[in-house]
Amino acid sequence: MFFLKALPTEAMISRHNEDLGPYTGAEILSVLTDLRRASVRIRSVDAYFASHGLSFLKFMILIVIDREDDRDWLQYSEIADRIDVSKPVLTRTISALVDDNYLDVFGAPADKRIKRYRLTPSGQSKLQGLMAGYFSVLMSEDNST
Amino acid sequence: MFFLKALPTEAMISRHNEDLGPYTGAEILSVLTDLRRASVRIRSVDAYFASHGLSFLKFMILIVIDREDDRDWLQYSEIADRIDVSKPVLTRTISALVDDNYLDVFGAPADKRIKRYRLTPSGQSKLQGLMAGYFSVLMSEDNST
DNA sequence: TGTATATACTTACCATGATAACAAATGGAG
DNA sequence: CTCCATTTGTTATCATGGTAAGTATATACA
Repeated sequence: MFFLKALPTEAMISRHNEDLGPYTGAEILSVLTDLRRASVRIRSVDAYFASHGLSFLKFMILIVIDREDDRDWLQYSEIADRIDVSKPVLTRTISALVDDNYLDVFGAPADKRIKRYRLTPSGQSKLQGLMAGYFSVLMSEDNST
Repeated sequence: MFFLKALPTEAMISRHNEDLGPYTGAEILSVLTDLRRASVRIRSVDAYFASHGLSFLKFMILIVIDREDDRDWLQYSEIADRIDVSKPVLTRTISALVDDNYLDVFGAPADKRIKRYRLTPSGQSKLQGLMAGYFSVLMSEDNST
C-alpha cells in the first residue's frame, strides 16, 4: 500500500462540496488520516517480516496453525477459512513454507483430496522468535516523514 | 491487503505474555481491530476504482495534478514528491494513463529530461465523475462479514 | 452401479507493489 | 572546455495480491 505523502487539507476537500454527500470535510479528513496511519503501520509490519525472510501472510499461516488448541495441524480449507486471502495465493504461500521447512504436509486417511499442515520444529522456533518483535513493531508509532 | 477473518481474542493474545512488552492484550487487540477495519476500507476503495477501470494510484495521480492551483500540469518528479510510491511503479502507471487518454505529456523547453503531464478533457470528466462515489465508498462502514 | 454434483486444492495468467541498476541530460569546478 | 556529480526518468526482474478455469476425489441419487 502506498499513500499520499501530504493529505489534502480540509479546504481542498471542501472544495468538492457537491460530491461530499452527507459528510463534512473534517469527517472525511479524519477517515483519510486513519487510513494513512494504518497504511504506514501495515508497511512497518510487512518490513519487519520481510527482514526475517517471511511475509505477513506467511506469519499468519504459521500462527493460525499454532493457535489451534486441540490439534497441532490444520488442513488447507481450514486455513482458508481463517485468513481472508485468495486460494491460489494460499496454495503458493503454503508451498513456500513447506519448501522452507517451516511446515510439514501429510494426508488425511479417509479423503485423498485433503492436505494437512503442521509446524515443524523449525517453524515453531521461527514463530516464537518473531512474536516479541511483531508486537513491538505493531504497536510502535510512526517516526518517519 | 488481506487479513484474518476472525481476529484473535484478547485471551489468545495474552497467552503470549512474555512477548507483549509494555502493552496489554486489550491495547494490542485495539490496534489489530483498527488495522483490520482500515484494510477492509482500503479494499472497498480499490474495488470502487477497479469497477471504474482505474486503480487508487491512478486516481491519486489524476487528483494531485487536478489539485494544483496555479498550473494545470505537474512534472514527473513533482508527482513523485506527492505520492509515496516507487518511481518504476509511477512511470508504469502514468504511461497507462497516457495510453488511456486521461493524461497528455509534453516537454519542458529548457530541460530535455523533464516530462510534464496534464489532464485531458477525458481525464477531467473521468475524475469529476468519480469524486462523489469515492467519498461515499470511503466513508461507508463495512457491512460484509 | 453409473452419472451428475459438490468439495478440495492447483494451474495459468494477470495486476500492481518493490529494488537495483541503468541512460540521458544538466550543471558546476577547475 | 572537460570531467564528474547530480538530477530525471526508465528498464529489468522479482514478490505477492487477484480471477477464471481446471483436476482429482468424494458423495448423492436414480
